[in-house]
Amino acid sequence: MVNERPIMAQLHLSLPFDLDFTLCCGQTFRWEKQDDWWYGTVGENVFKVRQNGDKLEFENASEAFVRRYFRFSDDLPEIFSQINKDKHMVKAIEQFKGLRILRQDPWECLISYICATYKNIAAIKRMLLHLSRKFGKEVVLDGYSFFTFPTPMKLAKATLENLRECELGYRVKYVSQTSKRILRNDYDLEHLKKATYDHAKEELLRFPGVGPKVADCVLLFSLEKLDAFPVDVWIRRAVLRHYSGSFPSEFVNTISRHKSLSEATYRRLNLFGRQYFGKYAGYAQEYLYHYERTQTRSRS
DNA sequence: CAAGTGCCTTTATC
DNA sequence: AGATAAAGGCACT
Repeated sequence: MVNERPIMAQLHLSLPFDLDFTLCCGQTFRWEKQDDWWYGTVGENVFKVRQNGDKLEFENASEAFVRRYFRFSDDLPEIFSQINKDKHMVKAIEQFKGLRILRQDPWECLISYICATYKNIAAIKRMLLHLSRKFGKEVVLDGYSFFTFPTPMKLAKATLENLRECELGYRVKYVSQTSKRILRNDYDLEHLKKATYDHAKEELLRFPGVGPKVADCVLLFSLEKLDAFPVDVWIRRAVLRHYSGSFPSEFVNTISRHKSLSEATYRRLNLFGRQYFGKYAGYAQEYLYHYERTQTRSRS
């Protein structure tokens, strides 16, 4: 790994892909744009990408890695044809066509979404940047410094005080306990890729700080469960605005009345998404999420 | 400009 | 079961 020259290459995109949508849609938190390149650390490596129409240029990563990370084997047109069940989804797809779900590292994804509870995206990014700077390893590309995501060992050994300095707040104990559990049992999150959705979700729910929403995000973004359908405040809003007809009015009233979702309510909305949109419900969720956020923003 | 609200929720407690 | 409160701290209004 000494003085190895970065590999510069490009690949031709035959299916829809939009790099900016994909990296800015809130599924991942540690990509940075410098000049017109996106820089990201994945695993031990930092690499950069930029899109030029139907060309994707990248440096310091193999083509196989890039294809895998951006899930280029996902047949987006086929996925669209499965999830465009109504005019809302048609609009969402029209607007954000090319947004892809990434294949993230399960460990980083787990900790990231434990941190993400009850925070906005900007704050989540800051927390994870702090964590990486403090507990990760520095890697340099083009003179810019980046940091790998901390290992379970690093976070398990960190004091609560050190973690607190990363603006984690009450999440400190969840991150610490989850890291310790992973380390102690030498727990391999990867094996959940082979498990069923239900089994993998059950397993994830046993980690401190992981509820149904966090579990669904980890399943969708890192464990190959494209049928996972995370329900957050935006999805709840989207359901209220566009899909309230699919539920009894008393249920709709209950959702609007309460600020947060009960477990039963979560289950119901989650089930709706998975049944209504089918095996690519996760893609539907991402498009809906992004659509709802931009709709609401431009309205105010 | 202060104070209130909201944030890709989970957990503890009643 | 089902409701409710508490838990950082920052940005936005």
